[in-house]
Amino acid sequence: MTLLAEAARRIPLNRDRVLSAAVVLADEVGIESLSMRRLAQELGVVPMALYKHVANKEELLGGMVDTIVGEIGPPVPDAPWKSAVRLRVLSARQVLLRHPWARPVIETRTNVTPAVLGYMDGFAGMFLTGGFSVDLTHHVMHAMGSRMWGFTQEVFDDSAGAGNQHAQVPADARAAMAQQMAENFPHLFKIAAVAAHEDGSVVGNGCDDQYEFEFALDLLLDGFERLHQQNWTSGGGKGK
Amino acid sequence: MTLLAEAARRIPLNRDRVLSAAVVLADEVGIESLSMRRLAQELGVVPMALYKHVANKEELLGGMVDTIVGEIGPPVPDAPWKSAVRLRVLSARQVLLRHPWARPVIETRTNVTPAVLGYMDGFAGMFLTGGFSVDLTHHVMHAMGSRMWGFTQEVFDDSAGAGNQHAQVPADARAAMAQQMAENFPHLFKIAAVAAHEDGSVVGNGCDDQYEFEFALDLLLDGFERLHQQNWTSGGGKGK
DNA sequence: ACCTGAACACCGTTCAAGT
DNA sequence: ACCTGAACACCGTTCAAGT
Repeated sequence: MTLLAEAARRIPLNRDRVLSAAVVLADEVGIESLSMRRLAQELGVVPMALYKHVANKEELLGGMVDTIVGEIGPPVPDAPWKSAVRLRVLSARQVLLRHPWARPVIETRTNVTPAVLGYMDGFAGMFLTGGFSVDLTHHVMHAMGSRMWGFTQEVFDDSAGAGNQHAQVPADARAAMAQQMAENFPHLFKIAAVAAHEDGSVVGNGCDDQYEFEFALDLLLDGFERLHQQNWTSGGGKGK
Repeated sequence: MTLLAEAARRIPLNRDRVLSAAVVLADEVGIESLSMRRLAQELGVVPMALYKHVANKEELLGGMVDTIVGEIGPPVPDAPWKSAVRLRVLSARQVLLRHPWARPVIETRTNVTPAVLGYMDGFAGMFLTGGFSVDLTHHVMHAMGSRMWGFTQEVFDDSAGAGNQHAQVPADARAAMAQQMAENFPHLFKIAAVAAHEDGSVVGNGCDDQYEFEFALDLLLDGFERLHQQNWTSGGGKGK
């Protein structure tokens, strides 16, 4: 690591090198461990050197998002709006899955960069060229929300949750937990039980994230399609 | 403030007092300024005293979420599932609007507490008692995502965005910005223009957050209803 | 003019010394 | 046994002193 840092030291720092190093570091150690100081160390540079290429940490995070937005492929041309949107969302999802830190960062971003605006503009463009009214496109963009980036706000968070502990927890304790669950949260228990059964395994959460994502995505897209065909307008309920 | 802290000093600290003080503090100064040290100071107590009632900051945040989950009213009894869900979401939304810090905290929470599980269980219960299959309820819960808590993941983030700056930016600079926007992000520009027109004002972002939220919510609920009436099942695409 | 070490004003949390 | 001051190992960022 010090050798690599030493070698990297020779070629001069620039914004791109800072940003891609930050992306790699966040991929490796997680966003909570990404600090200016640690990033500088990884680049074989004094912390203050970073501030020549990035105003502060906020701007660093914004630049990191820009970097991975660049990884999302361009929209497929000449496709009907529905499949165009679907493909673009799913390709964004692939990128976001490669960079798990991006979800919380995008969610908390406050200054939208041109690259992000460009992605959103292209997104709106797919609906507009698909014949959607500007009005409907507006609301549809809001309804997409974070799903535009290929992620859902998971409230269960199966990844870090009970699933991982299962391996270590002894069987009898697990049974006790299950009974507690059944007593206190009967509805969730039912759902979990059926999901686990469908999954064919006893351990694990029984949720196929990709399936859940596409379920919700298609539900929305079908809804959009229906409104579009009905020439829906926002009517008088809105504004003053 | 010191007087108040002095007075509060007498009555002994307990978990509830710590948690509600944290909620009030986060409401006032924002979540990014909520530190263990500052919270202790506000309570007229040495920082280490907090650790008697809360294991660490993570647990503090979890407890804060529990506190405001308690502010969400109980589900209305004997209502059809659709309006029951709708009302509960909108009442959760009112609570979350009072505590803006809660959104990012809920989003990044990793250990789900019993109170949160209880809320989710009640939520699932509305669909199940409404006649939904366990299978459909499962996927519907995922599709709800953070909308269960009454918030959407906004990607625009109008609140802190360009809207607030408008007041200070001179008219000619604003016109230049608008032209830049029209050139670089034509689709977004169209949407913003129509929204501003509907809003009846030139400044402002022209987005009625409540309208946007309900638009997406109703789109989902209508989709759920349709699937339910069709006796939808997840079929063979899922699991192995 | 550029670079950078030391310093500032914070964090969350541990731990040993006090009562 | 309980409480707490000092300390530890960090932060992001400012700023003045060095080249």
